[in-house]
Amino acid sequence: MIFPISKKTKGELTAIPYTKCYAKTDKNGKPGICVESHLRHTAEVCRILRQQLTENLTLLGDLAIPSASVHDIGKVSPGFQLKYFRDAIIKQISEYRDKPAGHFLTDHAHIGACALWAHVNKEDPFQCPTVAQIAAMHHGSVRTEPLPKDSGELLGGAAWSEERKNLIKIMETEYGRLTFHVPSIVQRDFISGMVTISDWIGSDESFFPPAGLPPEVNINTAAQMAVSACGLIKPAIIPGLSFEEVFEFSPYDIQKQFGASIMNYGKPGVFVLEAPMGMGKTEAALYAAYLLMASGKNSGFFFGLPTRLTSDRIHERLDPFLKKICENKTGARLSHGTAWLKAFWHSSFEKGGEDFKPGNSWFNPRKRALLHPFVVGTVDQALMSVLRVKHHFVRTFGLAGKVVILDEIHSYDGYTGTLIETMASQLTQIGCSVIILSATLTKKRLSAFFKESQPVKERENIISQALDESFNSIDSVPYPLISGPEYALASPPPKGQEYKIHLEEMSYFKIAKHAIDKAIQSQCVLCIANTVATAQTWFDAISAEMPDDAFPIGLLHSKFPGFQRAAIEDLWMIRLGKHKKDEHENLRPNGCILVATQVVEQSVDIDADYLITELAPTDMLLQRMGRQFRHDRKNRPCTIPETLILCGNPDQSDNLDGVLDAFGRSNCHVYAPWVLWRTRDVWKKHHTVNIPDDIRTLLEATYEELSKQFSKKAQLMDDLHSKFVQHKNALADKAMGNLSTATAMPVGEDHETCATRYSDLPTTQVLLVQDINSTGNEAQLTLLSEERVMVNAVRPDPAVTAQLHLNLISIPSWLLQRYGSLETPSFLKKHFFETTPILLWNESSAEITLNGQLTDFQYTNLKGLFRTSVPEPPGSNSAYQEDDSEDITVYLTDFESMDPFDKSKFDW
DNA sequence: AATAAAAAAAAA
Ligand SMILES: [Fe+3]
Ligand SMILES: [Fe+3]
Repeated sequence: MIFPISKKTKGELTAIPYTKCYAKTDKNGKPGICVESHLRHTAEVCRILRQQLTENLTLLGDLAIPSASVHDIGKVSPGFQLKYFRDAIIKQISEYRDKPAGHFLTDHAHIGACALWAHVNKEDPFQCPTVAQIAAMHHGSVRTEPLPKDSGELLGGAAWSEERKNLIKIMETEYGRLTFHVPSIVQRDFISGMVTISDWIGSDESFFPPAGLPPEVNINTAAQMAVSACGLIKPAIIPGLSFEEVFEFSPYDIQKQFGASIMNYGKPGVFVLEAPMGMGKTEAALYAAYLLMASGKNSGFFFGLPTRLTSDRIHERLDPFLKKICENKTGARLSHGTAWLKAFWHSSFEKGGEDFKPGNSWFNPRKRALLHPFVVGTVDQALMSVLRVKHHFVRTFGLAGKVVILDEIHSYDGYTGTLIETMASQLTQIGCSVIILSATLTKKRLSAFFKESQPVKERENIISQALDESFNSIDSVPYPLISGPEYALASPPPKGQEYKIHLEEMSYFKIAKHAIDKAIQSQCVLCIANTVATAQTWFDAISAEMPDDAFPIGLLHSKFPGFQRAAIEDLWMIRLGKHKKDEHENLRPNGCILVATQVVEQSVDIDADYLITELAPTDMLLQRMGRQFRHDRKNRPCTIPETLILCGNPDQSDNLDGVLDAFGRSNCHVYAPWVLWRTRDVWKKHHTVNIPDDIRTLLEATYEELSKQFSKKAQLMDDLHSKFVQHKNALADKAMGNLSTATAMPVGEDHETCATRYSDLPTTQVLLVQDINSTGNEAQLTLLSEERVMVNAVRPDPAVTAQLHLNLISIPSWLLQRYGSLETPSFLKKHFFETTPILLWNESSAEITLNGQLTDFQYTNLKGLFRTSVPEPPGSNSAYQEDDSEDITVYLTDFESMDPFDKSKFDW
């Protein structure tokens, strides 16, 4: 936007003295509190917040108080005053009668920045003082126009400039120098966040009434009460507890070492713990967090996980922990997109279950949740502190000084992974101890967590020095491993488990037969496909071939509505999950088959005997194999876990098409063909594998860059490799471009421009129902679970929203758009932010209607959502005829040849 | 042209 350059009017405008400038309207829209008082309230609140900071943040906190004292200086301006208090202004000075507010600049944040740049003394006149930047951004985002002159007409001329200057000088004498310069953007964001939070609290009329505080109350006391009522006073941690006292069991070596090594390092930093599951990484991290908090080095924690479900689970585990370490029974705050729905799933909440302390409700708005002393949530909540989104710096302030624990780091892709690495290094600048928990990482990814992406060689040296041995070969890097900024520590590995590996190509029919054979031999078989369509085809083939009711079989993937997926997961948790003592042990079936997609790679704690899996990158294969022999169990039907990896042979192909066909076109959309090929080459050499002993070797070998060779295969691989690298770099670049630091000007809402995850196949969520009775603005919906709910275009009903959320499925948008434009029916508008069309399901025919048209989707409770008009996935035509392996599976041929890593696909 | 799973949303 460009401002009109107004001609010089006859004389200078008369300014209203700053003492008569208002900051806020009261409930009736009348002028409320004046600017000067609001500034004092905000500064005093900031002073109280400053007392809550950990020691390493106090210097920055000292700068926030003067910043807060001038944040709304831009309200001393004709534009702002006329916009909100026109009548009162005209009463004071009639010359404003014919001046509309639009004649001036009205954005007080922008005006404030002009004034501060003009009136704050600085060494470098071309550098925008930090306070000015903070004033500019204090409402969440910054305008992109250049700052006009403070004494210019848009801001009311010299007289108004003088008023702002006077108020600035008064505040500066009272609250401290404004001349500081903070070069670190993260540290500036921290101060900004602290100012904005002070502003939010200082603007709360229940603490600071519009009529002003009663004379007997001093501002400092009111601020103290406000901060404490908001629940921002840091809870006292009970010192001196041993690991046993906190968790009621004795620690493994690694659990002792980890916390001790961090305490010994003594400074903020990134600390990585790589260990297999079952070694108690969570407790190791929590105990480290306890030590750091008890010593006062950090205050509070944030525990970040990849999914909402895993966050919920950790959240439940934290209550006993907090009860042990914290005197005043502060519960942990759950923070993710649908955390608020939990209130309607768990009735205990209504009775105040975790709402121990008053003030908890202050944290309800999502942006504030991170300010709570103890937070568990999706990483995404924390990542929004580094993304170019509105109010990102409020989250930065929320995380500052905390122990930030980030779990399951191995599970993120290049986009989110890059964001996490950046955030980790930034957090160390604002007093955080960052704890990274992961299964094995490649040396490259590990090194990336240390000072500006440490060279891999340097990290290797640290590891080898620490272990006092020479580490020339990747084999000898130990696992589990603790890595800190300048140190490394090995820990004795758990006893290894030998796996038998088969790498084969099979038709669907043979796969089904094979699985059935194993199940009949009493084995619990897990089949993991790379795509939903393949999983469904396997499921059909197995159902058709198996003897009636011989053993339980099931299918699990994400194309089920939430309630059904949860039901299937619960059922299989009873069958294959961990059982307490002898309870349920007899529920483990005597042979069974569960067919699934990647949903079981994580967080579903099932234990299989035999695994059949499509070829996937080594990291994923290892995750999938982690589902075998997972629990301690006697009486298994087999002595050793066996894994059958399904994969065609690309080695003889002399062109790209041949290679892609060998891996399966669909698989190449999910995983980069180069990685699949490397994985196959690495795994085909092994008939057995020892886990965890061989993990590092397998992983490093997969991603190792090979020396030049001149065979046809090497050349094809080389092409695929450069595409893989290009794609990886594109993801990283995309992430870097979305950082708040990428441009000086954060703009946009949280979800708009910058996402925490990247997807190149956009999806739309749909609500699946059996019946609708609608009058337009109101409707009665019959859900798949047979429940009936009333929905209404005007009345929100969180309990119903919670129910509806369990009936959603996400579907690629382009598949839905074939049936017309997608819209949320008006009666659902109060329930979903996102566009949410309705799919109408006919139970007896399984058919699905959208926008009144019959679609090619069908749904059943056993198979989930599937398409009927699509040619069945590769190999299915041979599913019911016995083939010799000579007649190899036919892969999709009706697509014209296309490169799955075609540049256009990632030319964002 | 077509692939898993996953997340996201009130201020002063
Ligand atoms: Fe403001
Ligand atoms: Fe304000």
